[in-house]
Amino acid sequence: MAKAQRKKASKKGLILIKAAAMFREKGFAATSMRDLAEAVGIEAASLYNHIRSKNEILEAICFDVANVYNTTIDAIESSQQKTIGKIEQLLRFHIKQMTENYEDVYVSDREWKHLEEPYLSNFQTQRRNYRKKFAAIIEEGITKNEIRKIDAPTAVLIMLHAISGIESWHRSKAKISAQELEENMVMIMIDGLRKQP
Amino acid sequence: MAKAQRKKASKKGLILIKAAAMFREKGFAATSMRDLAEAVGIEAASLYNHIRSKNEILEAICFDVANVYNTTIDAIESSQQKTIGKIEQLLRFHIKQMTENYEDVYVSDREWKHLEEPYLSNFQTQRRNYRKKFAAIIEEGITKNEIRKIDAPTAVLIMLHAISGIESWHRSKAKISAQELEENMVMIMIDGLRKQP
DNA sequence: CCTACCGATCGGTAGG
DNA sequence: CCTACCGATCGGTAGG
Repeated sequence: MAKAQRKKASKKGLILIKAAAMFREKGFAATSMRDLAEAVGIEAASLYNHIRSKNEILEAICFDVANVYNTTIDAIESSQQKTIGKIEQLLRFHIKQMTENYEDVYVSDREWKHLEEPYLSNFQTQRRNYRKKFAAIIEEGITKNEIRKIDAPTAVLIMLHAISGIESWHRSKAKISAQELEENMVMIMIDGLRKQP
Repeated sequence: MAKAQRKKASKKGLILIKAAAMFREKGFAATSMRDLAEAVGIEAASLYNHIRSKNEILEAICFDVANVYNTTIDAIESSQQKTIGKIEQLLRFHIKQMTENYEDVYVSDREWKHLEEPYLSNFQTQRRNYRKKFAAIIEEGITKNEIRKIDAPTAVLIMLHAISGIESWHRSKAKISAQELEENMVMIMIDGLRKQP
């Protein structure tokens, strides 16, 4: 059973799905519990039979995404392949997440500031660690002479944010397919814009 | 006189500067007029002697940035140089904006959703047109055989979002200088990660 | 899961 | 630029 289906199976799951869609569209702070309740089809007070607070919803969304990220990078990190292959795999993973798990990833990426302590610190630490692991893979590639001598943390920022740009593709009724999008992105990031002579 | 100084000269300018900083930090919806008033050093009610509404502040920030973008791309578009040079110039312009005019650019990029009509539609149109002009430059480069055969709109999204990633560099007490950052970004975007044999 | 309701806070105005 | 205040809306609870 796919994740979205598993979620929909319970009322709490439905609340999380609707919340992610609304947080993405209007932002966490601008989404009211009454808006959310209406989308779910119950009264605002009834939401609290399924969730403890508005912030708990955001926590569920953000940490779900963080867990998938961490699991994936650990698997790729320890896999036996060339560094450039690891990076390509990581890029393709992020692109897939963005096209298939759009609402959750977007919210986790843009609305995590509204988390409260201790969740805020926890999330920021996980984020920082993820980027460090990613940068370490790039450093490995530079050492092995597969990758240009660049500043690895900068390269990580570029790649992660470049992929988050798919947001606009997602909204714009795609003139190209998800597959074409993925191939274009990987090519641009790995080989650059300039045509080799 | 630099722009920030010109702004600070008037009370309204000071309000705009403080507002941009707070909208960036907490988001537009989560920033209250009382928070803002405190940062400016007056009572909340007194803000309204300088501005008409909370939304007017956001409009000022977003359209200021949009105007700078439009002026710049028109100048670059009509300049006499190779296409790859135009793109590099555009990249460097965006990177400079992000390092020198951080708060305004960030807010314009992430909080414009909270604009109200007719400003919302106006802003979205300007944004779309900007991207079209950028994509046209890339198409020109493909035709002239300077740039790889890629989907131009996708390349635009990648580049603009990659640059917005500087946000994290900005926050992280930069281990590398602004100049190094710029050179790294331009190199990665133009020539890619992979080292040529 | 609903009705009824709480205290807090919001953007903004009146009047000086 | 301030004091005083408005109606609306917020997240959340009590009690059934």
